Amino acid sequence: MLSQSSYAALVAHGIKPTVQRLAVMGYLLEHRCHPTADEIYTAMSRVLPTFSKATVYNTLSLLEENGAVVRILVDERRTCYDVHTAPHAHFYCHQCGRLHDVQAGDTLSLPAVGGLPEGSRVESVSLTYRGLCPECLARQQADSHATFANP
Amino acid sequence: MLSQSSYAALVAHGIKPTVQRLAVMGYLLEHRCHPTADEIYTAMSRVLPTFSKATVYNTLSLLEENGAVVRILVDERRTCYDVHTAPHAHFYCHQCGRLHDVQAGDTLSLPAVGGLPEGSRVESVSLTYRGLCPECLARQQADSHATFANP
DNA sequence: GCATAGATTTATAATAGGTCTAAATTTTAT
DNA sequence: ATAAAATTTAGACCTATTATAAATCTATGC
Repeated sequence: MLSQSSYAALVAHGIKPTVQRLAVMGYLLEHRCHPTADEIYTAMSRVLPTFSKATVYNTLSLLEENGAVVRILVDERRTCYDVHTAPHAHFYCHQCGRLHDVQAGDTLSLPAVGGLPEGSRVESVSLTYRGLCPECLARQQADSHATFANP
Repeated sequence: MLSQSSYAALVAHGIKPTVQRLAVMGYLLEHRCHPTADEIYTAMSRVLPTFSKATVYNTLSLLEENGAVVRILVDERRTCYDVHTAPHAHFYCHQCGRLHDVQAGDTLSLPAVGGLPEGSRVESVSLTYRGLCPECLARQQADSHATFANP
């Protein structure tokens, strides 16, 4: 059933389905919390130890070129991937590094604001919020109290 | 006069001005087209060959932590820096890699749209457009014509 | 069914951007 | 002038990603 939808996703984007591509797509469909190439590679290695890192990168590039996946450059430490390709924003916690989806209303479908280079072709828009997530914010406040208490 | 404003910029952000920091800040003030750490390092090496890569990275981190500079993660190949810290958007051409400033109107000062994690603290917002700049768009169209003419 | 060409995957080497460390130098305070 | 603290330096190191070339798989014509 899952492999079925991986299959559908690949075919829908004109990508020839191979075992490896189905596995990568399947992983992305099951793990929608923006995995990295390395997370995918590690997970796949457990299942089929002959999977190669190069294949993961090749496949992710292929998926991205064909619009089956979106690349997210938010965290300087990581490049993340998302099968959720409809326009949406992200909230990035620079403490724990987690990346949350955010509904962006129509902000992202706004016709490009003035100031874009004259005659350019806009292909995508990304909107990212950065800050501290509730958990890290709470932890930080707790820590600063503790520091006051035990200097 | 330029070193004067580098000086002012550092002091304004509570950063102790050293020769190296003044040089990095000076470079950023003169080159507002989003240089990378490596570009800064190369340029500085020419002037003072004992400048170290580590110093460039240390200095850029320091400047960023103190809000004197903004880090831009748009191009998977590069991390760029910008002294233009007031909220503004960017247009990134994925062909030539150039990064243009874009006036974003009040989009960026919008109170965060619904859907942000409850109780989180937003510290910054970034809005990026991707696509082809006028030059690359024209070149691409010219190329495809050429291909048609001489297969 | 088999040979062959083309596509895909694999393993590994190479590259590049960035970080870490420890020593050297400079600055600051006394 | 001296000692402590901060900063810079050089270079080793790390990690993510890309490149390369061989091996394997797939599809197709015979």
